Amino acid sequence: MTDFANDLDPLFKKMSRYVALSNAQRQTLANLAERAQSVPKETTIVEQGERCASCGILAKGWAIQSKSLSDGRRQIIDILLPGTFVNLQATLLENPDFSVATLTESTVHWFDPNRLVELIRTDPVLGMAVMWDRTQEESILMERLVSLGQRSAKERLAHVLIELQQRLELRGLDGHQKLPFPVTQTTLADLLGLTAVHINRTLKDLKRDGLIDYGRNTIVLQDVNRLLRWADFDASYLHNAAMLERTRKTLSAAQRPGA
Amino acid sequence: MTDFANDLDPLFKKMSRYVALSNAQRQTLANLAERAQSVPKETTIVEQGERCASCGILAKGWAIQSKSLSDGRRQIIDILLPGTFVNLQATLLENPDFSVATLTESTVHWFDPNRLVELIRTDPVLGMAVMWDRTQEESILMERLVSLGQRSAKERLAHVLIELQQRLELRGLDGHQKLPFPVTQTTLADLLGLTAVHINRTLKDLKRDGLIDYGRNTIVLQDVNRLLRWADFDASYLHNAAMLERTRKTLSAAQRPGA
DNA sequence: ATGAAATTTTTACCTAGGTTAAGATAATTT
DNA sequence: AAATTATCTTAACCTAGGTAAAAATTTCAT
Repeated sequence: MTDFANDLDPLFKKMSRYVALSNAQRQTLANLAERAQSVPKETTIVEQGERCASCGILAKGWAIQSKSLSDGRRQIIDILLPGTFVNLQATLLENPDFSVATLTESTVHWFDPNRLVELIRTDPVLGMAVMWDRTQEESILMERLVSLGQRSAKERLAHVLIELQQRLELRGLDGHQKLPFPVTQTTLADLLGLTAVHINRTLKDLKRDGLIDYGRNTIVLQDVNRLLRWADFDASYLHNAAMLERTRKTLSAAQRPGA
Repeated sequence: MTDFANDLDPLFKKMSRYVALSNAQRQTLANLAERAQSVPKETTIVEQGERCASCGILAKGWAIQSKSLSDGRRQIIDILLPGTFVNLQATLLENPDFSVATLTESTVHWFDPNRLVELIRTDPVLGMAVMWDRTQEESILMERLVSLGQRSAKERLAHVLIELQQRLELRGLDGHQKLPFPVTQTTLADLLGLTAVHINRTLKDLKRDGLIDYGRNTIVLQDVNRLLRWADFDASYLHNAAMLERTRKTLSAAQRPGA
Protein backbone atom coordinates (compact mmCIF):
# COMPACT_ATOMS: atom_id res chain seq x y z
CA MET A 1 0.00 0.00 0.00
CA THR A 2 1.92 3.04 -1.16
CA ASP A 3 1.46 6.43 0.32
CA PHE A 4 0.19 8.50 -2.60
CA ALA A 5 -1.96 11.55 -2.25
CA ASN A 6 -5.39 10.81 -0.94
CA ASP A 7 -8.70 12.54 -0.46
CA LEU A 8 -8.29 11.92 3.21
CA ASP A 9 -4.85 13.47 3.65
CA PRO A 10 -6.18 16.36 5.74
CA LEU A 11 -7.82 13.84 8.05
CA PHE A 12 -4.67 11.74 8.25
CA LYS A 13 -2.50 14.75 8.89
CA LYS A 14 -4.78 15.94 11.64
CA MET A 15 -5.08 12.51 13.27
CA SER A 16 -1.33 11.94 13.11
CA ARG A 17 -1.04 14.28 16.05
CA TYR A 18 -2.54 11.57 18.21
CA VAL A 19 -1.19 8.32 16.82
CA ALA A 20 1.46 7.48 14.26
CA LEU A 21 -0.92 6.16 11.61
CA SER A 22 0.30 3.06 9.85
CA ASN A 23 -0.60 2.58 6.23
CA ALA A 24 -2.91 -0.20 7.31
CA GLN A 25 -4.69 2.20 9.61
CA ARG A 26 -4.99 4.79 6.87
CA GLN A 27 -6.56 2.08 4.79
CA THR A 28 -8.91 1.18 7.60
CA LEU A 29 -10.07 4.78 7.84
CA ALA A 30 -10.45 4.99 4.09
CA ASN A 31 -12.46 1.76 4.11
CA LEU A 32 -14.85 3.12 6.67
CA ALA A 33 -16.58 4.96 3.89
CA GLU A 34 -19.30 3.08 2.09
CA ARG A 35 -20.14 5.72 -0.46
CA ALA A 36 -18.58 9.01 -1.42
CA GLN A 37 -21.06 11.73 -2.21
CA SER A 38 -20.32 14.85 -4.15
CA VAL A 39 -22.33 17.73 -2.73
CA PRO A 40 -22.89 21.13 -4.37
CA LYS A 41 -22.23 24.25 -2.37
CA GLU A 42 -24.82 25.58 0.04
CA THR A 43 -26.54 22.26 0.47
CA THR A 44 -27.86 20.88 3.71
CA ILE A 45 -26.51 17.39 4.32
CA VAL A 46 -27.72 16.88 7.89
CA GLU A 47 -30.91 18.50 9.09
CA GLN A 48 -31.75 19.22 12.70
CA GLY A 49 -34.59 16.95 13.80
CA GLU A 50 -34.73 15.00 10.55
CA ARG A 51 -33.62 11.40 10.40
CA CYS A 52 -29.97 11.01 9.45
CA ALA A 53 -28.56 7.68 10.48
CA SER A 54 -25.13 7.98 8.88
CA CYS A 55 -21.82 9.37 9.98
CA GLY A 56 -19.60 11.06 7.47
CA ILE A 57 -16.18 12.39 6.75
CA LEU A 58 -16.01 15.76 5.09
CA ALA A 59 -13.11 14.99 2.77
CA LYS A 60 -13.17 18.06 0.55
CA GLY A 61 -14.87 21.39 1.02
CA TRP A 62 -15.99 23.61 3.85
CA ALA A 63 -19.24 23.31 5.78
CA ILE A 64 -21.04 24.74 8.79
CA GLN A 65 -22.71 23.02 11.69
CA SER A 66 -25.56 25.03 13.15
CA LYS A 67 -28.63 25.01 15.37
CA SER A 68 -31.77 26.97 14.64
CA LEU A 69 -34.46 28.30 16.91
CA SER A 70 -38.12 28.05 16.02
CA ASP A 71 -38.26 31.74 15.13
CA GLY A 72 -35.46 31.46 12.59
CA ARG A 73 -32.49 32.74 14.56
CA ARG A 74 -29.55 30.46 14.02
CA GLN A 75 -26.25 29.94 15.70
CA ILE A 76 -23.37 28.44 13.80
CA ILE A 77 -21.65 26.01 16.13
CA ASP A 78 -18.53 25.56 14.07
CA ILE A 79 -17.02 25.79 10.66
CA LEU A 80 -16.11 22.33 9.40
CA LEU A 81 -12.89 22.13 7.42
CA PRO A 82 -11.73 19.32 5.12
CA GLY A 83 -10.87 16.21 7.10
CA THR A 84 -13.62 16.48 9.71
CA PHE A 85 -15.97 13.82 11.01
CA VAL A 86 -19.62 14.72 10.58
CA ASN A 87 -22.57 13.58 12.65
CA LEU A 88 -20.72 11.14 14.90
CA GLN A 89 -23.75 11.68 17.10
CA ALA A 90 -25.45 9.14 14.84
CA THR A 91 -23.83 6.36 16.88
CA LEU A 92 -26.37 7.38 19.51
CA LEU A 93 -29.27 9.19 17.87
CA GLU A 94 -31.10 8.96 14.59
CA ASN A 95 -32.28 12.54 14.70
CA PRO A 96 -29.42 14.95 15.10
CA ASP A 97 -29.99 18.08 17.15
CA PHE A 98 -28.02 20.20 14.67
CA SER A 99 -27.73 20.82 10.95
CA VAL A 100 -24.76 20.62 8.64
CA ALA A 101 -24.64 22.49 5.34
CA THR A 102 -21.87 22.85 2.82
CA LEU A 103 -20.37 26.26 2.09
CA THR A 104 -18.40 25.09 -0.95
CA GLU A 105 -18.74 22.15 -3.28
CA SER A 106 -17.76 19.18 -1.13
CA THR A 107 -17.11 15.48 -0.98
CA VAL A 108 -18.57 13.53 1.88
CA HIS A 109 -17.73 9.90 2.62
CA TRP A 110 -20.68 8.32 4.42
CA PHE A 111 -20.56 5.29 6.67
CA ASP A 112 -22.75 3.36 9.04
CA PRO A 113 -22.24 4.34 12.69
CA ASN A 114 -21.88 0.68 13.56
CA ARG A 115 -18.67 0.56 11.60
CA LEU A 116 -17.25 3.10 13.97
CA VAL A 117 -18.40 1.13 16.98
CA GLU A 118 -16.83 -1.90 15.33
CA LEU A 119 -13.61 0.01 14.70
CA ILE A 120 -13.29 0.77 18.38
CA ARG A 121 -13.42 -2.96 19.06
CA THR A 122 -11.04 -4.06 16.34
CA ASP A 123 -8.47 -1.27 16.54
CA PRO A 124 -8.79 0.41 19.91
CA VAL A 125 -5.84 2.68 19.25
CA LEU A 126 -7.44 4.05 16.12
CA GLY A 127 -10.71 4.21 18.01
CA MET A 128 -9.03 6.29 20.70
CA ALA A 129 -7.60 8.57 18.04
CA VAL A 130 -11.16 9.25 16.90
CA MET A 131 -12.13 9.96 20.49
CA TRP A 132 -9.20 12.33 20.86
CA ASP A 133 -10.25 14.12 17.75
CA ARG A 134 -13.63 14.67 19.34
CA THR A 135 -11.94 15.90 22.49
CA GLN A 136 -10.22 18.47 20.35
CA GLU A 137 -13.47 19.53 18.73
CA GLU A 138 -14.98 19.89 22.16
CA SER A 139 -12.14 22.19 23.18
CA ILE A 140 -12.87 24.34 20.17
CA LEU A 141 -16.47 24.55 21.28
CA MET A 142 -15.41 25.58 24.77
CA GLU A 143 -13.17 28.28 23.42
CA ARG A 144 -15.96 29.58 21.23
CA LEU A 145 -18.14 29.75 24.30
CA VAL A 146 -15.47 31.92 25.92
CA SER A 147 -15.53 34.16 22.88
CA LEU A 148 -19.28 34.60 22.86
CA GLY A 149 -19.49 35.06 26.58
CA GLN A 150 -16.50 37.29 27.26
CA ARG A 151 -14.82 38.74 24.21
CA SER A 152 -15.61 41.95 22.36
CA ALA A 153 -16.50 41.88 18.68
CA LYS A 154 -12.96 42.78 17.67
CA GLU A 155 -11.44 40.13 19.90
CA ARG A 156 -13.88 37.48 18.68
CA LEU A 157 -13.14 38.18 15.07
CA ALA A 158 -9.38 38.29 15.49
CA HIS A 159 -9.55 35.11 17.54
CA VAL A 160 -11.59 33.09 15.10
CA LEU A 161 -9.44 34.14 12.16
CA ILE A 162 -6.28 32.93 13.85
CA GLU A 163 -8.07 29.78 14.88
CA LEU A 164 -9.15 28.96 11.35
CA GLN A 165 -5.68 29.63 10.04
CA GLN A 166 -4.17 27.28 12.58
CA ARG A 167 -6.78 24.60 12.06
CA LEU A 168 -6.13 24.68 8.33
CA GLU A 169 -2.44 24.47 8.97
CA LEU A 170 -2.63 21.38 11.13
CA ARG A 171 -4.45 19.67 8.28
CA GLY A 172 -1.62 20.61 5.96
CA LEU A 173 -3.94 22.84 3.99
CA ASP A 174 -2.45 26.28 4.28
CA GLY A 175 0.79 27.14 5.91
CA HIS A 176 0.57 30.85 5.77
CA GLN A 177 -1.56 33.80 6.42
CA LYS A 178 -3.58 34.01 3.23
CA LEU A 179 -6.77 32.04 3.75
CA PRO A 180 -9.18 30.93 1.06
CA PHE A 181 -12.29 32.04 2.78
CA PRO A 182 -15.66 30.89 1.47
CA VAL A 183 -17.41 32.56 4.38
CA THR A 184 -19.75 35.52 3.97
CA GLN A 185 -19.97 38.25 6.55
CA THR A 186 -23.45 36.99 7.42
CA THR A 187 -22.01 33.55 8.14
CA LEU A 188 -19.32 35.07 10.29
CA ALA A 189 -22.03 36.99 12.13
CA ASP A 190 -24.00 33.84 12.89
CA LEU A 191 -20.83 32.14 14.05
CA LEU A 192 -19.81 34.90 16.43
CA GLY A 193 -23.22 35.93 17.71
CA LEU A 194 -23.05 39.35 16.08
CA THR A 195 -24.86 41.06 13.21
CA ALA A 196 -23.54 41.23 9.68
CA VAL A 197 -23.44 45.01 9.92
CA HIS A 198 -21.23 44.88 12.95
CA ILE A 199 -18.99 42.23 11.40
CA ASN A 200 -18.50 44.63 8.53
CA ARG A 201 -17.61 47.49 10.86
CA THR A 202 -15.20 45.30 12.76
CA LEU A 203 -13.50 43.89 9.66
CA LYS A 204 -12.99 47.42 8.43
CA ASP A 205 -11.56 48.26 11.81
CA LEU A 206 -9.07 45.40 11.75
CA LYS A 207 -8.12 46.38 8.22
CA ARG A 208 -7.58 50.03 9.14
CA ASP A 209 -5.30 48.89 11.96
CA GLY A 210 -3.25 46.86 9.50
CA LEU A 211 -4.06 43.61 11.26
CA ILE A 212 -5.79 41.96 8.33
CA ASP A 213 -6.63 42.57 4.73
CA TYR A 214 -9.60 41.04 3.03
CA GLY A 215 -11.37 40.85 -0.27
CA ARG A 216 -13.56 38.54 -2.29
CA ASN A 217 -13.39 35.23 -0.46
CA THR A 218 -9.98 35.82 0.99
CA ILE A 219 -8.57 37.01 4.23
CA VAL A 220 -4.93 37.87 4.75
CA LEU A 221 -3.59 37.93 8.26
CA GLN A 222 -1.23 40.88 7.84
CA ASP A 223 0.21 41.01 11.29
CA VAL A 224 -0.18 37.72 13.07
CA ASN A 225 1.75 38.85 16.12
CA ARG A 226 -0.47 41.78 16.84
CA LEU A 227 -3.53 39.68 16.07
CA LEU A 228 -2.40 37.07 18.56
CA ARG A 229 -2.09 39.72 21.20
CA TRP A 230 -5.29 41.45 20.28
CA ALA A 231 -7.20 38.22 20.59
CA ASP A 232 -5.32 37.10 23.71
CA PHE A 233 -4.89 33.93 21.71
CA ASP A 234 -3.76 30.91 23.71
CA ALA A 235 -3.29 27.95 21.37
CA SER A 236 -3.56 25.33 24.12
CA TYR A 237 -7.10 24.47 23.12
CA LEU A 238 -5.97 23.32 19.68
CA HIS A 239 -3.97 20.58 21.39
CA ASN A 240 -1.04 20.97 19.09
CA ALA A 241 2.40 20.92 20.61
CA ALA A 242 4.12 22.49 17.61
CA MET A 243 1.69 25.38 17.47
CA LEU A 244 1.93 26.02 21.14
CA GLU A 245 5.68 26.29 20.87
CA ARG A 246 5.50 28.64 17.92
CA THR A 247 2.85 30.83 19.44
CA ARG A 248 4.87 31.07 22.63
CA LYS A 249 7.94 32.14 20.67
CA THR A 250 5.99 34.63 18.60
CA LEU A 251 4.57 36.19 21.69
CA SER A 252 7.83 36.40 23.59
CA ALA A 253 9.72 37.70 20.55
CA ALA A 254 7.35 40.65 20.38
CA GLN A 255 7.82 41.98 23.86
CA ARG A 256 5.69 45.03 24.64
CA PRO A 257 3.93 46.41 21.58
CA GLY A 258 0.25 46.92 22.56
CA ALA A 259 -2.58 47.91 20.23
CA MET B 1 -24.03 -8.15 44.10
CA THR B 2 -27.12 -6.51 45.52
CA ASP B 3 -28.45 -3.25 44.33
CA PHE B 4 -28.32 -1.06 47.43
CA ALA B 5 -27.98 2.69 47.34
CA ASN B 6 -24.65 3.86 46.07
CA ASP B 7 -22.65 7.01 45.78
CA LEU B 8 -22.77 6.54 42.05
CA ASP B 9 -26.53 6.19 41.66
CA PRO B 10 -26.85 9.51 39.82
CA LEU B 11 -24.21 8.32 37.36
CA PHE B 12 -25.90 4.95 36.94
CA LYS B 13 -29.31 6.52 36.48
CA LYS B 14 -27.99 8.88 33.87
CA MET B 15 -26.04 6.19 32.00
CA SER B 16 -28.99 3.82 32.05
CA ARG B 17 -30.47 5.89 29.28
CA TYR B 18 -27.85 4.47 26.96
CA VAL B 19 -27.38 0.89 28.07
CA ALA B 20 -29.20 -1.35 30.51
CA LEU B 21 -26.43 -1.49 33.11
CA SER B 22 -25.89 -4.91 34.62
CA ASN B 23 -24.81 -5.13 38.23
CA ALA B 24 -21.44 -6.30 36.99
CA GLN B 25 -21.15 -3.17 34.89
CA ARG B 26 -22.12 -0.98 37.81
CA GLN B 27 -19.39 -2.69 39.74
CA THR B 28 -16.94 -2.09 36.91
CA LEU B 29 -17.74 1.60 36.96
CA ALA B 30 -17.44 1.72 40.71
CA ASN B 31 -14.08 -0.07 40.49
CA LEU B 32 -12.72 2.48 38.09
CA ALA B 33 -12.11 4.72 41.06
CA GLU B 34 -8.79 4.32 42.76
CA ARG B 35 -9.32 6.86 45.52
CA ALA B 36 -12.32 8.84 46.67
CA GLN B 37 -11.51 12.36 47.70
CA SER B 38 -13.68 14.56 49.84
CA VAL B 39 -13.41 18.15 48.68
CA PRO B 40 -14.60 21.25 50.57
CA LYS B 41 -16.77 23.76 48.80
CA GLU B 42 -15.23 26.38 46.54
CA THR B 43 -12.08 24.40 45.88
CA THR B 44 -10.31 24.10 42.58
CA ILE B 45 -9.74 20.46 41.70
CA VAL B 46 -8.51 20.87 38.14
CA GLU B 47 -6.57 23.96 37.12
CA GLN B 48 -6.28 25.24 33.57
CA GLY B 49 -2.71 24.77 32.37
CA GLU B 50 -1.56 22.94 35.48
CA ARG B 51 -0.72 19.28 35.34
CA CYS B 52 -3.66 17.03 36.20
CA ALA B 53 -3.24 13.52 34.91
CA SER B 54 -6.33 11.97 36.46
CA CYS B 55 -9.91 11.57 35.39
CA GLY B 56 -12.63 11.76 37.98
CA ILE B 57 -16.24 11.15 38.71
CA LEU B 58 -18.04 13.86 40.61
CA ALA B 59 -20.13 11.59 42.80
CA LYS B 60 -21.56 14.08 45.25
CA GLY B 61 -21.77 17.84 45.05
CA TRP B 62 -21.96 20.54 42.40
CA ALA B 63 -19.03 22.04 40.53
CA ILE B 64 -18.24 24.38 37.67
CA GLN B 65 -15.99 23.94 34.69
CA SER B 66 -14.54 27.21 33.42
CA LYS B 67 -11.92 28.88 31.28
CA SER B 68 -10.15 32.09 32.18
CA LEU B 69 -8.53 34.73 30.06
CA SER B 70 -5.22 36.26 31.01
CA ASP B 71 -6.91 39.46 32.17
CA GLY B 72 -9.15 37.64 34.62
CA ARG B 73 -12.40 37.42 32.69
CA ARG B 74 -13.80 33.94 33.04
CA GLN B 75 -16.45 31.97 31.25
CA ILE B 76 -18.16 29.10 32.98
CA ILE B 77 -18.47 26.31 30.46
CA ASP B 78 -20.91 24.22 32.41
CA ILE B 79 -22.27 23.42 35.80
CA LEU B 80 -21.32 19.89 36.78
CA LEU B 81 -23.96 17.97 38.68
CA PRO B 82 -23.53 14.80 40.76
CA GLY B 83 -22.74 11.83 38.54
CA THR B 84 -20.55 13.61 36.02
CA PHE B 85 -17.22 12.59 34.57
CA VAL B 86 -14.49 15.15 35.13
CA ASN B 87 -11.40 15.78 33.04
CA LEU B 88 -11.84 12.92 30.59
CA GLN B 89 -9.52 15.06 28.49
CA ALA B 90 -6.73 13.56 30.60
CA THR B 91 -6.80 10.50 28.33
CA LEU B 92 -5.16 12.84 25.84
CA LEU B 93 -3.50 15.73 27.66
CA GLU B 94 -1.75 16.20 30.95
CA ASN B 95 -2.51 19.89 31.12
CA PRO B 96 -6.20 20.56 30.84
CA ASP B 97 -7.33 23.70 29.03
CA PHE B 98 -10.05 24.37 31.61
CA SER B 99 -10.52 24.49 35.36
CA VAL B 100 -12.96 22.67 37.59
CA ALA B 101 -13.94 23.98 41.02
CA THR B 102 -16.48 22.74 43.50
CA LEU B 103 -19.46 24.87 44.44
CA THR B 104 -20.52 22.67 47.35
CA GLU B 105 -18.72 20.13 49.47
CA SER B 106 -18.14 17.24 47.09
CA THR B 107 -16.83 13.73 46.68
CA VAL B 108 -14.64 12.97 43.70
CA HIS B 109 -13.57 9.48 42.68
CA TRP B 110 -10.28 9.71 40.83
CA PHE B 111 -8.90 7.20 38.38
CA ASP B 112 -6.08 6.78 35.92
CA PRO B 113 -7.08 7.67 32.34
CA ASN B 114 -5.57 4.38 31.19
CA ARG B 115 -8.26 2.52 33.09
CA LEU B 116 -10.82 4.18 30.85
CA VAL B 117 -8.87 3.26 27.74
CA GLU B 118 -8.69 -0.26 29.15
CA LEU B 119 -12.42 -0.25 29.84
CA ILE B 120 -13.15 0.50 26.22
CA ARG B 121 -11.20 -2.63 25.28
CA THR B 122 -12.65 -4.93 27.90
CA ASP B 123 -16.28 -3.80 27.84
CA PRO B 124 -16.90 -1.92 24.60
CA VAL B 125 -20.57 -1.50 25.35
CA LEU B 126 -19.81 0.26 28.59
CA GLY B 127 -17.11 2.19 26.78
CA MET B 128 -19.64 3.33 24.22
CA ALA B 129 -21.96 4.39 27.01
CA VAL B 130 -19.21 6.67 28.27
CA MET B 131 -18.78 8.03 24.75
CA TRP B 132 -22.51 8.62 24.50
CA ASP B 133 -22.45 10.46 27.75
CA ARG B 134 -19.80 12.75 26.28
CA THR B 135 -21.95 13.19 23.19
CA GLN B 136 -24.68 14.40 25.47
CA GLU B 137 -22.37 16.83 27.24
CA GLU B 138 -21.31 18.14 23.88
CA SER B 139 -24.93 18.77 22.97
CA ILE B 140 -25.32 20.78 26.14
CA LEU B 141 -22.32 22.85 25.10
CA MET B 142 -23.82 23.45 21.69
CA GLU B 143 -27.09 24.56 23.18
CA ARG B 144 -25.27 26.94 25.52
CA LEU B 145 -23.54 28.38 22.50
CA VAL B 146 -26.95 29.03 20.99
CA SER B 147 -27.97 30.78 24.18
CA LEU B 148 -24.93 33.04 24.32
CA GLY B 149 -25.06 33.81 20.63
CA GLN B 150 -28.77 34.28 20.05
CA ARG B 151 -30.89 34.47 23.17
CA SER B 152 -31.75 37.51 25.25
CA ALA B 153 -30.88 37.62 28.93
CA LYS B 154 -34.39 36.58 29.93
CA GLU B 155 -34.41 33.68 27.50
CA ARG B 156 -30.96 32.52 28.59
CA LEU B 157 -31.89 32.51 32.20
CA ALA B 158 -35.22 30.75 31.71
CA HIS B 159 -33.52 28.24 29.46
CA VAL B 160 -30.70 27.33 31.79
CA LEU B 161 -33.04 26.97 34.75
CA ILE B 162 -35.19 24.45 32.92
CA GLU B 163 -32.09 22.70 31.70
CA LEU B 164 -30.69 22.27 35.19
CA GLN B 165 -34.00 21.03 36.48
CA GLN B 166 -34.19 18.42 33.74
CA ARG B 167 -30.58 17.39 34.11
CA LEU B 168 -31.12 16.85 37.83
CA GLU B 169 -34.22 14.88 37.10
CA LEU B 170 -32.55 12.48 34.73
CA ARG B 171 -30.06 11.69 37.49
CA GLY B 172 -32.94 10.92 39.79
CA LEU B 173 -32.00 13.86 41.99
CA ASP B 174 -35.01 16.10 41.88
CA GLY B 175 -38.28 15.35 40.25
CA HIS B 176 -39.92 18.68 40.68
CA GLN B 177 -39.61 22.33 40.28
CA LYS B 178 -37.90 23.31 43.50
CA LEU B 179 -34.16 23.23 42.91
CA PRO B 180 -31.48 23.27 45.58
CA PHE B 181 -29.36 25.90 44.02
CA PRO B 182 -25.83 26.48 45.31
CA VAL B 183 -25.22 29.00 42.57
CA THR B 184 -24.66 32.69 43.22
CA GLN B 185 -25.86 35.36 40.85
CA THR B 186 -22.26 36.07 39.97
CA THR B 187 -21.79 32.43 38.97
CA LEU B 188 -24.92 32.56 36.88
CA ALA B 189 -23.56 35.70 35.23
CA ASP B 190 -20.28 34.02 34.29
CA LEU B 191 -22.20 31.05 32.96
CA LEU B 192 -24.51 33.10 30.77
CA GLY B 193 -22.08 35.77 29.61
CA LEU B 194 -23.91 38.54 31.48
CA THR B 195 -23.13 40.71 34.50
CA ALA B 196 -24.30 39.94 38.02
CA VAL B 197 -26.27 43.19 38.04
CA HIS B 198 -28.17 42.19 34.96
CA ILE B 199 -28.78 38.67 36.27
CA ASN B 200 -30.35 40.29 39.27
CA ARG B 201 -32.58 42.49 37.14
CA THR B 202 -33.60 39.52 35.04
CA LEU B 203 -34.33 37.24 37.99
CA LYS B 204 -36.51 39.97 39.44
CA ASP B 205 -38.25 40.22 36.11
CA LEU B 206 -38.96 36.49 35.94
CA LYS B 207 -40.22 36.62 39.50
CA ARG B 208 -42.52 39.57 38.80
CA ASP B 209 -43.98 37.65 35.87
CA GLY B 210 -44.69 34.69 38.15
CA LEU B 211 -42.41 32.40 36.20
CA ILE B 212 -40.05 31.63 39.04
CA ASP B 213 -39.54 32.34 42.69
CA TYR B 214 -36.18 32.39 44.35
CA GLY B 215 -34.47 32.87 47.66
CA ARG B 216 -31.41 31.78 49.58
CA ASN B 217 -29.94 28.98 47.50
CA THR B 218 -33.22 27.92 46.02
CA ILE B 219 -35.09 28.47 42.84
CA VAL B 220 -38.68 27.44 42.30
CA LEU B 221 -39.92 27.06 38.79
CA GLN B 222 -43.43 28.40 39.37
CA ASP B 223 -44.82 28.04 35.90
CA VAL B 224 -42.85 25.51 33.91
CA ASN B 225 -45.14 25.73 30.89
CA ARG B 226 -44.69 29.43 30.43
CA LEU B 227 -40.98 29.09 31.13
CA LEU B 228 -40.70 26.44 28.44
CA ARG B 229 -42.34 28.76 25.98
CA TRP B 230 -40.41 31.80 27.08
CA ALA B 231 -37.16 29.98 26.57
CA ASP B 232 -38.30 28.29 23.36
CA PHE B 233 -37.05 25.18 25.11
CA ASP B 234 -36.56 22.15 22.90
CA ALA B 235 -35.43 19.21 25.01
CA SER B 236 -33.95 17.27 22.09
CA TYR B 237 -30.46 18.22 23.09
CA LEU B 238 -30.78 16.42 26.40
CA HIS B 239 -31.17 13.18 24.47
CA ASN B 240 -33.85 11.89 26.74
CA ALA B 241 -36.83 10.25 25.12
CA ALA B 242 -39.04 10.52 28.18
CA MET B 243 -38.38 14.22 28.59
CA LEU B 244 -38.98 14.93 24.96
CA GLU B 245 -42.33 13.26 25.17
CA ARG B 246 -43.32 15.17 28.29
CA THR B 247 -42.12 18.50 27.00
CA ARG B 248 -44.01 17.92 23.80
CA LYS B 249 -47.18 17.16 25.74
CA THR B 250 -46.73 20.11 28.02
CA LEU B 251 -46.33 22.38 25.10
CA SER B 252 -49.29 21.06 23.15
CA ALA B 253 -51.51 21.01 26.24
CA ALA B 254 -50.96 24.73 26.65
CA GLN B 255 -52.06 25.86 23.25
CA ARG B 256 -51.74 29.61 22.67
CA PRO B 257 -50.87 31.50 25.84
CA GLY B 258 -47.93 33.81 24.99
CA ALA B 259 -46.14 36.10 27.40
C1' DA C 1 -24.52 40.93 -22.12
C1' DT C 2 -28.41 41.88 -19.00
C1' DG C 3 -31.48 41.74 -15.33
C1' DA C 4 -32.25 39.64 -10.78
C1' DA C 5 -30.43 38.29 -6.51
C1' DA C 6 -26.78 38.28 -2.98
C1' DT C 7 -23.40 40.44 -0.59
C1' DT C 8 -21.03 44.38 1.17
C1' DT C 9 -20.84 49.04 2.75
C1' DT C 10 -22.51 53.16 4.88
C1' DT C 11 -25.52 56.20 7.56
C1' DA C 12 -28.67 57.38 11.27
C1' DC C 13 -30.63 56.07 15.16
C1' DC C 14 -31.79 53.04 19.27
C1' DT C 15 -31.69 49.66 23.12
C1' DA C 16 -30.14 45.70 25.82
C1' DG C 17 -27.11 45.14 28.80
C1' DG C 18 -22.64 47.06 30.90
C1' DT C 19 -20.44 50.10 34.55
C1' DT C 20 -20.00 52.27 38.84
C1' DA C 21 -21.19 52.98 43.18
C1' DA C 22 -23.66 52.71 47.33
C1' DG C 23 -26.87 50.65 50.52
C1' DA C 24 -29.33 46.41 52.31
C1' DT C 25 -29.07 41.47 53.81
C1' DA C 26 -27.13 37.58 55.03
C1' DA C 27 -23.44 34.51 56.21
C1' DT C 28 -18.91 33.77 58.65
C1' DT C 29 -15.42 34.58 61.74
C1' DT C 30 -13.61 36.07 66.15
C1' DA D 1 -22.85 39.50 69.53
C1' DA D 2 -19.89 42.45 67.01
C1' DA D 3 -17.18 42.78 63.13
C1' DT D 4 -15.82 41.30 58.79
C1' DT D 5 -16.86 39.61 54.33
C1' DA D 6 -19.82 38.00 50.71
C1' DT D 7 -24.03 38.39 48.27
C1' DC D 8 -27.92 40.76 46.66
C1' DT D 9 -30.44 44.90 45.34
C1' DT D 10 -31.21 49.38 43.45
C1' DA D 11 -30.22 53.61 40.96
C1' DA D 12 -27.99 56.65 37.51
C1' DC D 13 -25.69 56.71 33.65
C1' DC D 14 -23.22 54.93 29.40
C1' DT D 15 -21.67 52.22 25.33
C1' DA D 16 -21.11 48.23 22.33
C1' DG D 17 -23.53 46.45 19.31
C1' DG D 18 -28.36 46.05 17.25
C1' DT D 19 -31.94 47.79 13.74
C1' DA D 20 -33.53 49.65 9.54
C1' DA D 21 -32.93 51.27 5.25
C1' DA D 22 -30.64 52.41 1.17
C1' DA D 23 -26.61 52.62 -2.02
C1' DA D 24 -22.66 50.30 -4.04
C1' DT D 25 -20.62 46.01 -5.60
C1' DT D 26 -20.56 41.36 -7.05
C1' DT D 27 -22.33 37.17 -8.56
C1' DC D 28 -25.41 34.39 -11.00
C1' DA D 29 -28.91 32.94 -14.16
C1' DT D 30 -30.94 33.63 -18.66
